[in-house]
Amino acid sequence: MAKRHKADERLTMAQIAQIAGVSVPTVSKVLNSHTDVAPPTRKRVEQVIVEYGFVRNRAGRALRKGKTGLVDCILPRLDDEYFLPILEGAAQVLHEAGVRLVLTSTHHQTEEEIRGVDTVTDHSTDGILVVLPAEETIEHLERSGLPFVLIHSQGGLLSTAPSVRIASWEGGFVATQYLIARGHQRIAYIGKATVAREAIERIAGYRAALDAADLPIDPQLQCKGDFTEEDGYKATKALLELSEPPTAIFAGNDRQAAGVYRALHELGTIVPDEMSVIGFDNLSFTEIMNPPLTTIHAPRLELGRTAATMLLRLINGKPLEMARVVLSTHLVERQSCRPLARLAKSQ
Amino acid sequence: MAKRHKADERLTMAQIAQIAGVSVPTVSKVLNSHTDVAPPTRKRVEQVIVEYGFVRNRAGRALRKGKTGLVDCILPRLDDEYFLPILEGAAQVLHEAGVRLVLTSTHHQTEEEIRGVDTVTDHSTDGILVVLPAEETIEHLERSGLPFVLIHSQGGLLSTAPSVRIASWEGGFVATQYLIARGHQRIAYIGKATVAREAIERIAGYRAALDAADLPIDPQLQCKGDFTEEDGYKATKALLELSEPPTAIFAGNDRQAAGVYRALHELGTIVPDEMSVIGFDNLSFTEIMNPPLTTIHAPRLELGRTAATMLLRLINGKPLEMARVVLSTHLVERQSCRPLARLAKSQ
DNA sequence: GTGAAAGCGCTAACAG
DNA sequence: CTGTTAGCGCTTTCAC
Repeated sequence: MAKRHKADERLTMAQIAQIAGVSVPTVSKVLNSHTDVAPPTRKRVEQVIVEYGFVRNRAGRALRKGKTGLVDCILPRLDDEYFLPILEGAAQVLHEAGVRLVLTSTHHQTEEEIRGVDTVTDHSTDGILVVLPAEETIEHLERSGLPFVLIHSQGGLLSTAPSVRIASWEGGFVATQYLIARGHQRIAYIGKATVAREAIERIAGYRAALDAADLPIDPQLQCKGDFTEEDGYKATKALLELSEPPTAIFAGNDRQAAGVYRALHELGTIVPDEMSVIGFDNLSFTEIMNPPLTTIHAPRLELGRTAATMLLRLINGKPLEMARVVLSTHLVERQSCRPLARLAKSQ
Repeated sequence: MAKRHKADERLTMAQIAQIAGVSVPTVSKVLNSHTDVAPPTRKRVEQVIVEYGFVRNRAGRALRKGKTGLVDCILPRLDDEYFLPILEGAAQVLHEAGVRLVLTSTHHQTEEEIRGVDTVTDHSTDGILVVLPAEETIEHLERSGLPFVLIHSQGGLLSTAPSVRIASWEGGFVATQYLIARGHQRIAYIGKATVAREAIERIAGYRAALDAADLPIDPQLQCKGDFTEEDGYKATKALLELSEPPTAIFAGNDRQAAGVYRALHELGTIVPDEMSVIGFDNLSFTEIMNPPLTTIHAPRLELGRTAATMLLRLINGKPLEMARVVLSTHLVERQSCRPLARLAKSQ
């Protein structure tokens, strides 16, 4: 077992070498599993290393090798469950590759984000993962020359920067189609008026599904929403005051769906008997909602994994098979939707 | 604006110095805002730095200064909302101090955790934050000589290692007391049989409150539970089959409370009219539960902030005012509890 | 198989 | 005020 040492007494390779009676390069070779070390020598060195609990200074290594073994991940915020699996996925892949993850939270401020990018560009890391980057941030990144991968990149249609996104359009389409297949014709959507690319795609998918089914697209049924619980709540209240309210609500995301539930509960409208509700994202709490929410699963773990994998390739100078990856969503059927025929209020 | 450069062409201070027609130390001084640089010189250097978009290599600096400006945070897992605010709090404080946060997830494996600690001990970071460390991990940490702070340390009563915890006992006591004050006498607790220190304290607080009110402590009302939704569900089912079921359930944590709700809903027992329920942690979804859950708020953000603040002091060689900090909890009253008098089933 | 020498990019000490 | 000198801890030739 390693001996105990004083707090600030950190051994260097030179000291290990001296104790083991060898030279510094030999210790280095042992540490890096080079083959050109005689077994007895290796043994002796290893023993000293273990005995003294030596761990090599990463800074020296980084300086020498020009790589830090660190990757930066810039997130808009940490207190949102949404980002967790992305982080987890990235961490998994990076961990397997022996790369460590440096976390930067920008608290939704572009300025902070750019500062983050600049801080990162000091080569304290070998590459960068950015979730929901602003347009400006992307420019900074491209200028930096560091490898990077964008997650949920907003805009940047022109840019050829490597990115991973979710097929929001498809998700919106599938959710709506699912409702249509169950006989719903008046389907509301909450979450209009956001600039985020994902949101725009989502509502486009909704409209396309209606259109494909030859259903009218009623502007009254498209509610504003910034993807918060409150927005879902308000929109639902408004929706139910319509002369001809919807029979189903596509909530845009799960948080809004929670608001929809709350409004519906207050109004005494029963889900799914009197109103079908479908969410988007598949956040963890949707399972324990009452009734459990049918929703579109956004593969966030894979988002993180894929982005990290791409970044690793970039860092190692390998080419990317695809620069702009789009990950598919799928519907998770639970108990918040019901065929229209059975709806109490309808017809 | 910075000119564009080839991807792998990173300027060094030497190059900047040459371009600006000064020596390397001068550039260093400018970068570090030293006062002993003539204004014109400074101006010229700064201009070159901006023009070429130079950012200094952190590894060189780290090597020279013996500090990396990085702090490691080891978490049992990333896919649990519980840990988010802790991380966020730590990130906030660290960010303010210009220190960056390196994330390590151990996936609940002690082995991984120790490996994590060892990896970290390579001085790639200046200090370590460990959430829910195993006993063994603490030993490794103490041996490493690196500054560290424990968050939610399990066990380690003997250890004097710096740590931050939540007053679980107090929380358990307050929750139970709250129920007692509302006339409840048969109060169940879910979450027995865990080794985690926090859990042991929590149930002790529960028992103490009962005891203080001269209420009997019925073993039947103390259910096993590992703090998952499923455990809350099962325990509740069992509880309601008792000849004399409880009138209130202290769910141990919010996740179990969610299970309690589910079981109760299945059985047609209405919260809070027929059963009062109280949680612990104050996770974000408790607000949108139906009815919103009354729970004990565990100050997780402050947990992270406090731990990070302590670690920073340690890193800078300053003494800690307190080595073992305990953060207070408080009750968040919502709508899942009701005075016993009004209970339909009771008496 | 081993070690001496060189140098990664940076900052601190000091001489001028 | 400025530049010279030295060296952080490590890895990489390249002699021996």
